[in-house]
Amino acid sequence: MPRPRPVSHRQFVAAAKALAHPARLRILAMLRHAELCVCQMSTILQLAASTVSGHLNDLRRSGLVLERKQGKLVYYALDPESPFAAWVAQALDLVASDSRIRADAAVINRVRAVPIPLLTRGDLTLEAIRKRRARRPATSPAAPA
Amino acid sequence: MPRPRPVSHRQFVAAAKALAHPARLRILAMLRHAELCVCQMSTILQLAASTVSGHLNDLRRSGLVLERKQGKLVYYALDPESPFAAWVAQALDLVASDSRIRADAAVINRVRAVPIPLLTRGDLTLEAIRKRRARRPATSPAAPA
DNA sequence: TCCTCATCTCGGAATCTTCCGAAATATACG
DNA sequence: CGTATATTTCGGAAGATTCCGAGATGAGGA
Repeated sequence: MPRPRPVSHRQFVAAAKALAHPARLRILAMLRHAELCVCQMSTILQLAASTVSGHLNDLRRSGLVLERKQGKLVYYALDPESPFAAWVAQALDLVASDSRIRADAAVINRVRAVPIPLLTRGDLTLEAIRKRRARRPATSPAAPA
Repeated sequence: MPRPRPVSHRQFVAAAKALAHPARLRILAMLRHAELCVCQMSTILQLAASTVSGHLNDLRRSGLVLERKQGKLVYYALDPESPFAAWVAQALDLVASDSRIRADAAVINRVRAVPIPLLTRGDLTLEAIRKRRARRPATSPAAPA
């Protein structure tokens, strides 16, 4: 177990601010399960892509996540080298049983199975999902045949 | 070592917000060394008592500190039973080597040696201290004879 | 090249935070 | 009881945060 590097109290305050918002906390909790791109998180959080992008910028600037560009997509992941990695992990353990956090985790694999173009077409707003479910009792949101 | 209790993500965000401010972080770091009253922290932080009282209210409502009234004074201490206690301790370890945090720790015992009435009379602003030091080369700020 | 699409940046509105001083509260002490 | 003092609460000003949509950017694909 690597001893955590010391940080300035300014750096620390920035990191704590990053954790101190429901959307950013949910993002970090999701990234524990899988690397995700902006549009996937935007779908799960039900927030505009520009909003999610802003949150991810905060998380990156405070040293909590890393980005990896792949074609048009930008994938984000927890930074295991961050001086805050162990502290963030402990935080995520504390909230792991929260219902919202668990619900997000349960949805991640389903969303990852959806082709990206479908995610950004408003097909996955809550209303759209409910409508489809009313018509087709199929469980999987992927593979629209 | 007691297993930390799970908390809701709302409770957690409140606790993270509490850590996410320089003054509140410094307060928590000071309380690791000693129980302190509002006017002592107000002196060290160089902030109005009403401001410090507000920060302490935040810390108390998010479950990080306890208060103990003793006469006119209200002493605050870290809550060792808080579900966040271990997480906060880890945070304070991360910033323990920060210069501001160390400077605060170095001043605590001196301030505790000063009688309370002297603290709230503006005798301990930075300028007042420098003036006294120029006149009297004595090291102790207490016992004004 | 031209178009599409995922992401980012910018501008602005609504809300929240932070700080102080003044007034209110609470506890001692004469 | 009246005064003194430590703390809290209130009001308001200054600044920060959060969110979205419109437009800019950049990587592919037709």
